[in-house]
Amino acid sequence: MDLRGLAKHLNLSPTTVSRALNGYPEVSEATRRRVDEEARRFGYRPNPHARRLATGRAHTIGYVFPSDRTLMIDPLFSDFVAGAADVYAMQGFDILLHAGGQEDELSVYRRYAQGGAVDGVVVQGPHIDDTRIELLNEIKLPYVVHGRVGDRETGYPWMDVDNRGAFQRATKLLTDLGHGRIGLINGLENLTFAFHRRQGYAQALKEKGLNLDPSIMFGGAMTEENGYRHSKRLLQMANRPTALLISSMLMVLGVMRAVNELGLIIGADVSLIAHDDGLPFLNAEGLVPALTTTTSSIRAAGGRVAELLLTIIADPASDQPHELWPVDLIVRGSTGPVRH
Amino acid sequence: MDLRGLAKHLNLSPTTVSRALNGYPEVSEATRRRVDEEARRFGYRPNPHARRLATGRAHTIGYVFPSDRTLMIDPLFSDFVAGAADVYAMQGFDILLHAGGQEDELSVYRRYAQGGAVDGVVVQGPHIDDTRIELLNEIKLPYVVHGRVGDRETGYPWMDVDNRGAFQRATKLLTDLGHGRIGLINGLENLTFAFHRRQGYAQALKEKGLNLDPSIMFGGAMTEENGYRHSKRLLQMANRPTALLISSMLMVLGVMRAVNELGLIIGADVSLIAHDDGLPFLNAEGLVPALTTTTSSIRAAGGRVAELLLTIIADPASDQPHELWPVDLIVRGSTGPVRH
DNA sequence: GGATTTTACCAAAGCGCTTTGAATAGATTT
DNA sequence: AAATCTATTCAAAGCGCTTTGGTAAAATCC
Repeated sequence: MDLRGLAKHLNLSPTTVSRALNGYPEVSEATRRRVDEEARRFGYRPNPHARRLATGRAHTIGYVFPSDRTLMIDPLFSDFVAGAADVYAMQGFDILLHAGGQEDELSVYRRYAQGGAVDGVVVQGPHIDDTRIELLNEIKLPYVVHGRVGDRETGYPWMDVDNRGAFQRATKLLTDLGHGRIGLINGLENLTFAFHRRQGYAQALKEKGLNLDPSIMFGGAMTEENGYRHSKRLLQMANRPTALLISSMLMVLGVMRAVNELGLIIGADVSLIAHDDGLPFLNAEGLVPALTTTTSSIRAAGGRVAELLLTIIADPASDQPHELWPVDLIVRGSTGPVRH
Repeated sequence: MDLRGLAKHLNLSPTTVSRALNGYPEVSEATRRRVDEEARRFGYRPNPHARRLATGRAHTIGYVFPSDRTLMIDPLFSDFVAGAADVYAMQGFDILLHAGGQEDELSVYRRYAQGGAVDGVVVQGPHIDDTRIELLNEIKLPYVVHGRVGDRETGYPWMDVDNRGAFQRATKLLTDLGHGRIGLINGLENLTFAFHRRQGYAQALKEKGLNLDPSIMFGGAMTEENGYRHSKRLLQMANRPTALLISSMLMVLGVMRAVNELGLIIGADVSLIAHDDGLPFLNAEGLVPALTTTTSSIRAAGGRVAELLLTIIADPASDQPHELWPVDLIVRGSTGPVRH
C-alpha cells in the first residue's frame, strides 16, 4: 500500500494524506484521525527512499571506521554505538555503518556528503592531528567528534570526557599514598584520549616534583596481552614501580595476571588504577580486589554525542558544542599506601 | 553536479550517461570513456536515494539488535560486523544498524520489508525457538541466520560453526586425559550456540558412560565476572571438577583469576578448555599457560554470512545455504592428564 | 541496391513521496 | 449584500535517478 493507494481508499488527495500523517496544521482534526486510523489499519509505511529523495534529508547518521584503527576501537565500539542507537531510534534515525573495503575513510565522507546519504557523521577515535575534521568542515557535512583533536578545543564540535583530569587525579591519589614510581600502561598515544591521559599523568608527577621515566611507560594497543606483557616487564625491573595506571579494563586483566604470577599482592605490593569504560561484560567491582578506577560510561558518551549531532542537524546555526564530561575516580581495594 | 547536469555538459541525454556509468552495452566505447572521464573529473556520484527509488534496491543490509539480548552479543558483535563490513564495502553495500528504541525487533523487520529500506538482514544470536525466521519467511525479506534455530536444520538459510562437535571433541580430549568430572561454564542456554555446546559436552560424557551433573554446569551471560564466580564455586566443591570447559575467552579470564586465587595450577590441578572466537584483543596463545581452545573466527563467520546473503539477494532462486563450519581444537598448555 | 538488422542514442514515463500554488466553500467583516 | 478571510482540500511539479519504447544512422544481408 502506497500513499496514492491510501489516498484513493480514503477519497482524499495524496497531498492531504501526506500532510495528515506528517502533522501539518492545514488538515481538519476529523480527517487526520481518519487518515491515521486507516494508515494503521493497512500498516502503511512511507517508502523511506522516496521520502528522502523528496525531502533531501536522509534521517540517517554515518559511522565510518578508520580501517587501520578498527582493532583498538573494536571492544568499545559496540557499547558506544549501543548508547547512540537508542537516541537515534527514538527520533526515527538510522545508523549507516561503513568499515573496510578499498575506499578510504575520507572518500567515504565525500560520497556521503555529495549524495546526501547521511545527514551527519560521528567521528570516533580522533588522532592528535586528525585530518578528518578539515575535510568535514570543507564539505560541510555535519559531525560531532567523540573526543578531541590533540589540544585543539575550538573550531569543531566535540564531546569528550576529561581524560587528562582523570589520570591526573588518579596519579595524584597514588602520589598521595606515597607512591613515587608509577608505571603507565596506556593506549596508542597518537590517539587523543591516550595522549591526554599521559598528559594528566605527567602533570601530576610534575606537581609532586617527580620526573617522568619513559622506561616505565607504555603506549600501544589495549589488549589483554599487552597489559600482561608490559606490566610484567615493569614489575620485574630492579627498580620496579609500586603502582600502575592502566588505560583499559581489558589491559588490567592482563596486568592482574602478571601480578598474580609474580606472587605480588594487589593493593599492597603494587597498587593498580585502571580506566573503566563501563563495558557491561567487564566489571571492575567484581574483581578481587575490587579495582580502583577512573570511570566514565562509553555508552552514555555515545548517546550524548548522538544527541548533540541531532541538535546540530536540526539547527545548523546552533552553537558548536564543546562538552567536557568529568570522570569519576572510584577508590576501591586495588590501591593502598606504598610499602617500603 | 547531478546526472542531468553532467549529461548537458557532455551533450548527451541522461539516458546515455546513466547507461554508460552503469556498464550497459548499448553505449559506444568512445562515449563511455568520455562519460567516465568527465564523471570522475566532476566527482559525480549518483544520489543514492534517487537510485534506490528508481531501482527498488536499497544496496543496504540490515543488522537489527534484539534489545534484550544486546548485552551478551556485544563483545562479539563488532568483530562479526567487521568481517561483514569488508564484504559489503567491496560490493557497494551499506550496513543499516538498528538497536534500541521503543520499536520491537519484529516490527523493525516489517518496516524494513515494506519500505524496501534494506535488501536483506542478518539474524544474529538465534534462540532455540526463535520467532524471527517465521516472520522473515512470511514477509519475504531475504536473510541469513548466523547460527541455527535449535535443532532445526532446514527451511531457512543459515551459516553456523559446529559448536556441538567442538565441545564434544573438547570433552573427549578431557576424558581421554582421564578427567571424569568436567565442569561446564556456558553462555545462556536458550541461545542455540550454547545449547549446542552443552549437547556436545553431554554426548561426549555419555559416550564414556559418565553422567551429567547439573551442579557443575552453568549457563549465563558470558562476562568475566560470571567466569570467576562460577568457576570458583565449582572449584571449592568437596568433589570438585578436575577440568572446566568454558564458552568464552572473557569468561576464561575470570576462571583463571579464580584458579590462581585458589592456588591451583592450570594444566595440573585443573585443566581448562575455552572457546575462542578469535577476538583481536584477547589472545589465547598469549595467556600463561597458553590456553587449549576450540577456535573459530567470528570475523570470518561475519564475512561468510555476508557473502551468502548477497548471493541470495542477487539470485533469490539460488539454493538455500546450510553451511556448517568445523571448529579447530587447538591443544596448548592448559590441559593435562588428571592427577589423583 | 533495396530490405533487414545492428548500433548508438534519445524522449518520456515512472519510482513514491513532499511541497508549492491554487481553488473551493464557509465564516466573518463592512 | 458584496467583500474579505479562513479553513480545507487538491492538482501538479519536482526530488534525481533508471528504464521502456522508440528513432535515426550505419552496417549487414540477399
